[in-house]
Amino acid sequence: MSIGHFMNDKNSHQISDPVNSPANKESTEAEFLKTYNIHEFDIPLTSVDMAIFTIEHDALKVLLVKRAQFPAKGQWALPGGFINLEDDNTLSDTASRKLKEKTGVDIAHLEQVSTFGGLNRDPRGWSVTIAYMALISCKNIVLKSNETSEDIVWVAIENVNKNYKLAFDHNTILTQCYQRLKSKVQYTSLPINLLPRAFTLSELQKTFELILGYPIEKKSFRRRVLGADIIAKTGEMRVGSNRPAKLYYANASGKEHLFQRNIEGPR
Amino acid sequence: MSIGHFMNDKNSHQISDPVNSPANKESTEAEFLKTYNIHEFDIPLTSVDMAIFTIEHDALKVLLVKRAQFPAKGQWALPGGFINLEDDNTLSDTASRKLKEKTGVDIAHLEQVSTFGGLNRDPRGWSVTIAYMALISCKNIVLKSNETSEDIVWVAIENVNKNYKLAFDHNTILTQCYQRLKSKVQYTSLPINLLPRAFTLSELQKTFELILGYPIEKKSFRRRVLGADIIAKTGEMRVGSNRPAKLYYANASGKEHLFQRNIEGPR
DNA sequence: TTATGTTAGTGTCTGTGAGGCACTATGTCA
DNA sequence: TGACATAGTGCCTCACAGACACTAACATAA
Repeated sequence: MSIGHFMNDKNSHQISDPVNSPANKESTEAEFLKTYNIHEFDIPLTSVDMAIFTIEHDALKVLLVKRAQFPAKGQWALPGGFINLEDDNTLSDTASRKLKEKTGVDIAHLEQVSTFGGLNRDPRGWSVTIAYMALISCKNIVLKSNETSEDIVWVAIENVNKNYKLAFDHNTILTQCYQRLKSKVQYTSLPINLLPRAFTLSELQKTFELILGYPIEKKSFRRRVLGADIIAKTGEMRVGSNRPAKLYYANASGKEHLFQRNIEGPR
Repeated sequence: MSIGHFMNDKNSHQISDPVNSPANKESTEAEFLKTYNIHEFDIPLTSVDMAIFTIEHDALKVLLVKRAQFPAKGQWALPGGFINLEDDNTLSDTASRKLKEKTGVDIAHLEQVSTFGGLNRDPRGWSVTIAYMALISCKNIVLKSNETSEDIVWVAIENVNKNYKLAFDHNTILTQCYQRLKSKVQYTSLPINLLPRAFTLSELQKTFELILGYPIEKKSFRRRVLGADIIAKTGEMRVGSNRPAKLYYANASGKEHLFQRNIEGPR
């Protein structure tokens, strides 16, 4: 951790001795770049992992895959993979590509949560993974296994720890994504993205309650949502064995509206 | 972006043909790891950059360095650098090492903000940078140039765009860090970390106002801060040319207390 | 046809903490 | 000793949260 140490050849990505270095002729950026070779340096392995959430059968679920390849072959993990340096222009390209590969979904709420890096999180060595969280409706979704995953399933969030031991530090990653989701329920309209296009207010409230972990007062919830100009009536009704309910859809601002105050919960 | 494409040798980090591959004997993870060589793969260059904020002379300032080496030699940028795979155990180790190198500070509020990655953000090719934000008191700080920076200065946030053209995508990074700070002022006690250990309530309010960009009502502010069990009296007073003010210090929870409601601003 | 149950949706109360503003308190300095 | 400046308080309104009893509209069973 000394200041001198960080200038060794393998880490500085710079010429440490401007006089004796064979590359001391580099006086322009173009020349510097000509002799620069990334493969000469010790850099971490960098990947993208994601927690894809949905609501199914009145439960918050996350997508898990069973790894078909080394390392951690046969273990359950969050879907993810490496950046394709040719096809991906940004990190979110990588994330949405992964999402599409597993679920076929290409429009969804996709949010970068946090980046994890360290020496011991992957047996291949120092590695970095950028964690994303996706919220999708599971309606009409077909999960796709491929070369990298021999199995793929929706798992209720409270069953993950009980029945699935996740590879690498994916439990930590999932926990942080879940935390982000839980904290955002309190002050945004984000969970709307977990539902299909048309939904009733009761369904929306149920979704909020599932994530929050406690019941919300119906009147407060409706006042809050209806007063925010984030949803509009489709004009249709959901008919069941009771009084039919108005159907709504989220308008543009509804995808992530910020409320001025938090949901406070029961007194 | 096709599914097939991502399995090419250089990006999958896996053996694409389990039959004909020279490594098809890999039946255990240990064997897989023995033949795994990170330098064979196309992976992005990965670094850490940071926006170090402080309050000086009634202004919010950020630390900028003038780059002494290629690429972007001679240009202003956020301090940052590469992960030292030997000495850094996690990403935040890298961040705190950088903070210490430049400012000598080793305890501060340090927070990961966002990760930026793409093909075009660095002339060396596909690169990823993990952006951190640090909040420190500039009291008794000595800025240190070194091999990588020929100059290092505090710049008032509103002067950055006016007088400094930042290298790479550092303007975007700085903007996001600043946004994060601005949004956190509304519902946390975070700005407390920008002040020295002892401060008056007026100084704290001034700090909040500088970041928010508008004045806060004195009574509201004091009620909010005093009601939250986040600060305590030192017992000393700040004497000036007026009525002396009580000095306070932040207790543990004061470093990042979450308020239930946002500061709302003038009506 | 009517009673009952269930879910949809409303009226209206209290409570909390925000903003506003006039007030008092306590120091320095001319 | 009085003007001033900044510290700190008392008390008002307002917005929006929670609570809860109420009404509305359907299916179904008696």
